[in-house]
Amino acid sequence: MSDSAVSGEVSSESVSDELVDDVMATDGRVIGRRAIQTRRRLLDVTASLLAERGALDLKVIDVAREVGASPATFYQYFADVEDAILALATELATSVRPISSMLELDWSGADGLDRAREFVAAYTRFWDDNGPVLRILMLRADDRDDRFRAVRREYSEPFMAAMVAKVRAAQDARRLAPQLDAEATAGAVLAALDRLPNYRQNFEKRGTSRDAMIETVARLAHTALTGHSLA
Amino acid sequence: MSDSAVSGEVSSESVSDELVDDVMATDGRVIGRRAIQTRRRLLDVTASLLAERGALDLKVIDVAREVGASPATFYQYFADVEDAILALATELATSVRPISSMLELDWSGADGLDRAREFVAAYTRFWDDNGPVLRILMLRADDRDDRFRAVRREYSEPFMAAMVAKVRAAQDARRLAPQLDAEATAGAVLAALDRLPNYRQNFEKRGTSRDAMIETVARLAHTALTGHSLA
DNA sequence: TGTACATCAGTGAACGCGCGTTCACTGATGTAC
DNA sequence: TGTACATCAGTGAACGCGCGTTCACTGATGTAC
Repeated sequence: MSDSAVSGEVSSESVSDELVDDVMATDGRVIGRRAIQTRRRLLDVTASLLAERGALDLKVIDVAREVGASPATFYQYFADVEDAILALATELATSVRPISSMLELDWSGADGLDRAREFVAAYTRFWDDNGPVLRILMLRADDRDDRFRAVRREYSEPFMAAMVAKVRAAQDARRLAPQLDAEATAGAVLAALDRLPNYRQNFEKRGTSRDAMIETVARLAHTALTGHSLA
Repeated sequence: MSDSAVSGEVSSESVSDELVDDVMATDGRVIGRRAIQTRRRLLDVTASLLAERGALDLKVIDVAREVGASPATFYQYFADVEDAILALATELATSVRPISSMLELDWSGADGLDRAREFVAAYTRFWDDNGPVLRILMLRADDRDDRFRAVRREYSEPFMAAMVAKVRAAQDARRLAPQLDAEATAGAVLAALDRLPNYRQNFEKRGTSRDAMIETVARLAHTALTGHSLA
């Protein structure tokens, strides 16, 4: 029984299969319909309490109470609160895929900026919807938690791969300098995308609207990944 | 007695004064030399334990033990662990100043890229030295803790102001499109600077060296803030 | 320079809360015939 | 279609740990004369 099975998810190598039926209890048994619903409600409440109060005081007891279940029920599905958050993060690594797929479109043509804009808007929206879980994912990964690191890698990988490809293509076309490291360039763009939504409220106080932010980041990303001018 | 006085720091409006002597105990008394030393050791140990174990299990008891003091001593200077971390973060807002000052140099000339590189290198080094505290600062601010938000604003403000000025100048010179929001552009550059150091280990595994990362970010920042080509 | 007193700084030991966690159990659902 | 049994799912109540926090106290330092 691998460590990650405790979280009720299959190992990271095969998460892509979306085997919702293979969800397990903490003792390793595969669970049925009713139990899957309970587990889902526990996850949903975990996510909403995370948004309400932050990760600091998120207690098993509160999650259970909110679901209307005994704390013992929680432990049937998760080893602890972190484990539940990890499961939520793993789900996001899957549900973000349609957005990373948007990067498969070519940005080097006339409508490149439009496509960049659509992408940035979609990604910003994803952060709006999932900020609390994403923030914990990033934090725990930064803090060297190997399980969260694996999930973050899985989450970021499609973005990185697609962006690296764009940079290499632009370098081949002599639009981007060879001194740029393709990985680092992609990382910088992703870093801005992952960090900026957290500054949103500050910006809005200063009069920078959400749309202005998206427009700006789209232009910057478009330039960083294709070499087109910012003028 | 304002809230922030508890942390042993003066209020954020006048932190710039560096009034190390005005440090107070939790009961509001101004404290003497010996006590200032004790407080410093408590802060230093807090920072090092933060680096070792992360914020999750940082206990007052451990900090005290490591300093060789009673837990009661800790409470003479800080309301709790968060309060000590806030004090550390406040110190960083001051000690980062020399780096934000580097942004006062003009980047639009021939040596602009060199200056960008020096700046990025210095800032990356600052993250190397203070990552654990900076990460908590960013996290708590993201989590809407008002005290940490105030410190983050104080920390970021000089960077933002200097970068915004660069963007505006480049816009006036028609090197950057007017559609770029100056604040958002500065924010995106700062976001990449603040986030990328956390990806470092991942990059190094993939063969992207520290220097390559600095070179790349410097070029991207230089372009975003001056409009010079990336080719 | 020495003594007496005031204030500063630090502490040991204990209390008690709050939560994590478990276990023996009950109730619900599924299935064989 | 009904009955008996097996397994799944959920629970109440309690234990106990670990830590935060405090208080009455001791020891250290400073100062007045």
